[in-house]
Amino acid sequence: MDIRKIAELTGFSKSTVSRAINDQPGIRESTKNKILKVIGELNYRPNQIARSLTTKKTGLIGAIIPDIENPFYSRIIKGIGDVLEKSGYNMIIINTFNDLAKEKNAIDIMIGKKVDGIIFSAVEKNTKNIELIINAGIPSVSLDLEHNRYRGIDSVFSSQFETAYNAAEYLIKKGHRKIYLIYPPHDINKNNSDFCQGFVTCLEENDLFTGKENIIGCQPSIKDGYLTGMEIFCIKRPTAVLTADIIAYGLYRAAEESGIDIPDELSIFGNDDLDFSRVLNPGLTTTFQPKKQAGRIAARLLLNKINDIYSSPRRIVMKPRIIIRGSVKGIT
Amino acid sequence: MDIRKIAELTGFSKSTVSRAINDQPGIRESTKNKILKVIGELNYRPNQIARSLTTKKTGLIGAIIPDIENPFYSRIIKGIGDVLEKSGYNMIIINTFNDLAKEKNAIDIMIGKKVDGIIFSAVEKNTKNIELIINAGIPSVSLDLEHNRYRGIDSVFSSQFETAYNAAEYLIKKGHRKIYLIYPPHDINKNNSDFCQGFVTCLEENDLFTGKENIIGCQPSIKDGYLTGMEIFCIKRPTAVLTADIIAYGLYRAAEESGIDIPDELSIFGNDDLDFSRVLNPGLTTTFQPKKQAGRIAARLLLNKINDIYSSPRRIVMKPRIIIRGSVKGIT
DNA sequence: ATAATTAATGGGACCGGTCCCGTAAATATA
DNA sequence: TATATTTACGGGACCGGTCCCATTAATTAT
Repeated sequence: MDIRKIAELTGFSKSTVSRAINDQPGIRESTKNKILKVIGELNYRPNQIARSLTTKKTGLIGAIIPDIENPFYSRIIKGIGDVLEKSGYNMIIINTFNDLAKEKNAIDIMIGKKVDGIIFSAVEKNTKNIELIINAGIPSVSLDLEHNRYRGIDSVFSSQFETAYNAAEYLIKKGHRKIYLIYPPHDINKNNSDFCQGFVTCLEENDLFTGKENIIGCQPSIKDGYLTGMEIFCIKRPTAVLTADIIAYGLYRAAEESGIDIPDELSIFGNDDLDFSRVLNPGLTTTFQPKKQAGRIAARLLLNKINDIYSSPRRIVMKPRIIIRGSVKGIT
Repeated sequence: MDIRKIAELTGFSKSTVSRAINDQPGIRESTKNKILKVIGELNYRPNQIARSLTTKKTGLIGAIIPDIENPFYSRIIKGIGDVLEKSGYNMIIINTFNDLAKEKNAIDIMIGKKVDGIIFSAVEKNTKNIELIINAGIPSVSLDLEHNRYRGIDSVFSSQFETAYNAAEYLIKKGHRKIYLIYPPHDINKNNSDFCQGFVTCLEENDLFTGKENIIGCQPSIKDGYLTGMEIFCIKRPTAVLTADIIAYGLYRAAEESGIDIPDELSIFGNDDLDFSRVLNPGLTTTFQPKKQAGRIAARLLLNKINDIYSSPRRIVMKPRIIIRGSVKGIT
C-alpha cells in the first residue's frame, strides 16, 4: 500500500494526497478530509525511507558511546532521548568499548545510514575518527571531550582536570599520603587524560608523586574493579584511592573479601555519582557529574546545529561538585 | 557524490559500478578493481537509504523496552547488540516506561521506519499493540512475556510464576509469616501478572494470604524503592519482602535510614540478580535471570525469522535460579 | 574462419515518496 | 457577461540506488 493506491482510491493525484498528508497549503479543506479519512481507514503510513530519499532527512540521530551498560552512559542517553523524542527524532546507539577501530566502524555506519546528526563520546581526543565525522559534514556534538584541534564542533563536558585535582586535594587534606589512581586505561595512557593530569598535578604540588606506579589502569566495570582490587590490596597498601564510581563498586567487594574496612583502613573517592553510590554502606564519596543534563544539552545543541548548520559552534562547560558521604576518612 | 559520479569517472555504467560494490558476478576482475580503487580514493559510501528503498531491507532492528536506564534492560540490550552487530544490523531503541500509549507510538515509529524486525518487552500481554506489530507483518520476538492470544510470535522468557513461587516458598520455609510483595504496578494490577500470581499462590497454599494489602506497587527504580520503603517500614512491619533487585536497592537505603537491620530485622529477596546485588552488604539474595543470554537468543530467533518468514514460531523458556547471599535470615 | 556460446556491460524501469511547474477550476473584478 | 486573479489539482522529474533484460564483446567449438 503506497501513496498511489491512496490516490487511486480517493480519485485524486498523488501530489494532492501528499499535500493532505503533510498538511501543506494549496488544498481544499474538504478534499483533505476525504483523503485523510481514507488514509485513516486503511491505516496507511507513509514510507519514511522513500521520504528520506528526497527530503534528505532521516529523523535518525547516531549516538556513539563506550558502553550502554555503564550507568554513566545510559543516564546520558536518557537525557538525550528526552529531548530528541519531543522533536520527533530517534536514536541509533552503537558501543565502542573504547576501541578506535570499533569507533571508526560506528562512524562509517552512521554516515551510510545518513543520520541527521551524531552525538559521540570519543575514545580519544583529536583522532582521525573525529575528522571523519567532520568531513562527512554531519552536524555533531562531542560529549566529555573537547577536540581542540577540530574547531567547529560543539562540545559539552566538565573539567576532569579540576574534578581529579579537587578530589586528590580533598584526600590529601584529610591526611592521606599513599593515594592510588585506578582509572580506565585509555584515560591514563594517552596524553589526553585530563583526569590523570589533574591527579598527578595535585600530588606533585604536594610532593607526593612517586612516579607512575600508583596509577593503575582498570576497565570501567564492577568486575574489573573487583579484580584489580583483589590484585592490589594484598600487595600494595594504599590508604586512599581515587577512581570512578563503577570501579569503586568492585573495590568495595574486594575490600570486603580482603577484610579491609572502608573507610577505617581504606578511603575511596569516586567520580560520577551514579545512583547506586548512595545505596552503598558506607555511601561513596564522589564527584557528581551532571549526566542527564549533559545529554539534554548535547541533544539541544545538536538540534540547533541541524536547523542552522552555519551557527557558530558552542562549548558548554558543566559544573561538577563533590558529594561527601562516608567512604573517606581522615588519617591522624 | 553518488553512483552516477563513480560511473562517470570510471567510464562504466552505474549497473557495472553497482556490481563492483556488491561483489556480484558478471563483472571482469580487472574492471571491478578499477572501480573499487576509485571508490576507495574518493571515500564513496553507497547511500543506504536509496538502497533500502529497492531492497526493502533497512538493516535496522527496533527494540522496544520499558527503560534503557534499568540495568536489567541495558543488559538484555547488550546481549541483543552482541549478535546483531555480527550480522550487520543496527538497533534503534525506544523506551515505553510501561505506558501503553508510548508503546503504540513506538510501534508506529518502527513500522514507519521500516525496521526489518522488532524485539519488544511488552507492557501487557495480548494487547492491541501486539496485534499492530503482527498486522504490519514485521518479524518480531517477544521478551519476558508470552502472548498466547497471538500464536505465531516467537518468544523468550522465564517463568515468573515459578520464580515468585520459589522465592516465597524459600521465605516461608525460613519461618517468615509477614511477607510483602513490592513490585512494578503493571505487574500487579493486571490479570497478566505471573509473578504476582506465583507469590499469591504460594502464600495461599500456606494459609498466609491475608488479602491484597501486603502487595504494593512500586516503579522499578532505586528512588521509588526508597520512597515506598520509607513509607511502609514505619507503619507496617514485614519481616520479609519479595521484590525486584532495582527496588531492593532503594529498600536497603530506606532500611538503613529507618534504623532497620538487614537481615536481622528485615529479610529481602530480590529478582533479576543485577551486577550490583553482590556489592551490597549484606549481599542480596535473589533469583538470577539470564538477561544477556535472553537478549542473544531473542536476536538469533529474530534473525532466523527474518531470513525465513515462514519458519514456525519458537518459544524459548529460560531457567532462572536462586542465588543465596546474605539478605534473608531465618526466623526462630 | 565462422558460428555458437558465454561473459561483460549498458539501458532503463522501478522503489515510494516530494516538489516544481503548468493547467483547469473557482472566485473576484470590471 | 467577459476578463483577471486566485486557488486547487495533476503531470512528471527527481532522490540514489537495484536489477532485469537487451546488447555487445570475448571465448570456445566446429
